Amino acid sequence: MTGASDRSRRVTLMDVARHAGVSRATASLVLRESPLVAEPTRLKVRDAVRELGYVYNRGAASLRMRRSHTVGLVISGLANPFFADFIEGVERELRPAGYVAFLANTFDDPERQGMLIRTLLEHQIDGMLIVAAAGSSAEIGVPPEAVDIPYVLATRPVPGVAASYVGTDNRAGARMAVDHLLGHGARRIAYFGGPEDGAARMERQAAVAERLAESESDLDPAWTVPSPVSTTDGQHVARALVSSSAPPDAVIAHSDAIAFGVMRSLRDAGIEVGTRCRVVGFDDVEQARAWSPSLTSVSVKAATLGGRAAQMLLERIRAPEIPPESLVLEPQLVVRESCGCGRDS
Amino acid sequence: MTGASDRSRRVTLMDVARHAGVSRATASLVLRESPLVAEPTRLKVRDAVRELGYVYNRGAASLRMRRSHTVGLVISGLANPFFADFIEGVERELRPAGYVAFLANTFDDPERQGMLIRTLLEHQIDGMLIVAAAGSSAEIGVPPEAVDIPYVLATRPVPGVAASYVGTDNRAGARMAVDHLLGHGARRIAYFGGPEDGAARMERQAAVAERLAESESDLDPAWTVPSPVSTTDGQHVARALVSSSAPPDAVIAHSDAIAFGVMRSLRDAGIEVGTRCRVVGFDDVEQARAWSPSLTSVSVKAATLGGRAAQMLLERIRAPEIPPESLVLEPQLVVRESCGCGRDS
DNA sequence: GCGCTTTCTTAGATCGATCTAATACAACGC
DNA sequence: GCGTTGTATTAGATCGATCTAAGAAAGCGC
Repeated sequence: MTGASDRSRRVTLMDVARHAGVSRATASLVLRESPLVAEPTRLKVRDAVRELGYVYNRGAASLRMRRSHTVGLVISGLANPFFADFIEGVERELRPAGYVAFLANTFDDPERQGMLIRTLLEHQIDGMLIVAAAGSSAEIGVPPEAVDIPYVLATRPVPGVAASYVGTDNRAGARMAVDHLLGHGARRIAYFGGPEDGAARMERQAAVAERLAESESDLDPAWTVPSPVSTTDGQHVARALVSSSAPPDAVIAHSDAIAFGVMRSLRDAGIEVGTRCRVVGFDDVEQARAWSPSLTSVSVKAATLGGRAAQMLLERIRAPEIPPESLVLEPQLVVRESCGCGRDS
Repeated sequence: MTGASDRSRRVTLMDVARHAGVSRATASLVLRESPLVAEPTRLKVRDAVRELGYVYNRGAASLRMRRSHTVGLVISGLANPFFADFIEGVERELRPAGYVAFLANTFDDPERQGMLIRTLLEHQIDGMLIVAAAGSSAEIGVPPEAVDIPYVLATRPVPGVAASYVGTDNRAGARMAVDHLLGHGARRIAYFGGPEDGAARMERQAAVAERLAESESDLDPAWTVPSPVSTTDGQHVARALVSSSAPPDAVIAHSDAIAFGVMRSLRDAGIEVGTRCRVVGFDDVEQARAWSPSLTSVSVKAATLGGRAAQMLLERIRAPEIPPESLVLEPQLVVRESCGCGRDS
């Protein structure tokens, strides 16, 4: 009697209204906490909802309301632990605002990204948070005029796209890393990994080269090898480069995930990390602290970044007419063991 | 003229039909590749779709169809790298079937899990894939009669719930780990971490105790400390236990994430991993191979597991009447350095 | 009792698709 | 020419909510 149970048709607002002895419209008002409804009526409806086990049909509602309370979350590669934190930050903002996220993983493939975005659009999302696949051209995979919902780019800027953006100051982060390594006496500094045509990688590399030039050194092009962002890839890249006759005495890795792989390859080659070769990563993921040696990393506070990106998106959904804005967070160098601190200083 | 552009109202199927000079119904048939439509008509409609930049409205469609092509993906803790692989496996199955996933992260909190599931249900998902929060009672957070859609439990069995389940043979995995450690001469074996009332943890712990009993040893209750599944937590748990007068000579960690933290604490306490204390993890995440020393781990092939779970869910969505089934995958011990192999054998 | 607010409720149109049942139009056999 | 069959198309109802505009009820002043 009381439970919803197994009737084939779902319980609808109409059923609730009938059961409470009011109209559909009134029942609807109660659900939306409208102040227009008198207290006794409100209670009757609430009871009916409970007794019938009614479940609100957001799909039907958003058809009318033109708002699905749904956003797309397009990520370049979930395997990177950075995104675990990032997504947590995003969710923490979305949830209280009544939004849920569709997750889409592009594996850093712009074509796949286009497909996924098209699918998300069909699901009537209200907005998108995009960590663009490396090599995304101006269209982020779909013709820009087709995307008539607000979106925010995170972490990876896409050249030529005038959308809102939240990211880190890559140049500043890279300079910090180089400065610190130079302070340790390192001179032969390499930049390992990162997607081939990723904007973040290019910015950081340029900053590294620039800083090295200032101290009359330079960045050997052979030491700037792109790679996908994973530990395994970091291991491969480093293995090839480290066995050369004159290996680098310091490595800046494009991400912590890559740095982990790099450190492993160094160890395998018999090169002690922190003394013969110093390593600095990017992202400051959770495991950086626990690794042996613990990883010095340029922290970009993934959760904060995700949170701010989500805030910005919600803002734009509320007021789409505001012009795109950019937010560049200042990174911070978290000094641990892999750079040599606590060993030689 | 040709582009969709910025008209305030979205382009609808009605517009497409008008533009192509056919009826709404016909246009709909074309979109769904119905063989009923004559070739010339089909082409006219296709052109109209392209010219107007029409985007299919799945929300409207599913209202009528009673199928949203959407599933919920409820995860206990994204921070665990295990789930990166798991989700990749899930997505790889869902995508080609035309499904997208809503992501929800419960932080291992049954109450939050209930809230999230209710929200997902409101969004008219067709099914759910749940990695239950530890301590989920029989209701997985919502009254079971309210959940009238198929769902599949993954990794964590929930006692008392007769739903489909995909997981690993925890007992077998635990026995493998113990066997291997015993073979190395370890006698004082601990089981560290895992959520307090998690079924997986209990199963494994029981198996460890059982196996130890067989070899006339036993599992010291003080050495079976629960903890959340993260590297930081693993570090904390181990720090406390390892500084005792008679520390264990081997540790089985509930997950690789925890094992990483444990190894760090061992190192900090001056205990060499692989000789004075051997460590085995669970999950075989990507970083296990690269860690120093590399982590011996009971592999549960997260991506495979996710994929199978997704397959099972899709199957149940297609045919909800089939009785719940269980799939228990056999784990595999991936031997690396942390157990002492390559050092003393 | 009448008009005028104020407060509460509701009928009916609407969002954008699908689905059913009906229809228009050939072609065909006889 | 008539019924039959088959192919291609469509009008109109429908899914389950919201929203507008209008109606009913109650309170109040005089």
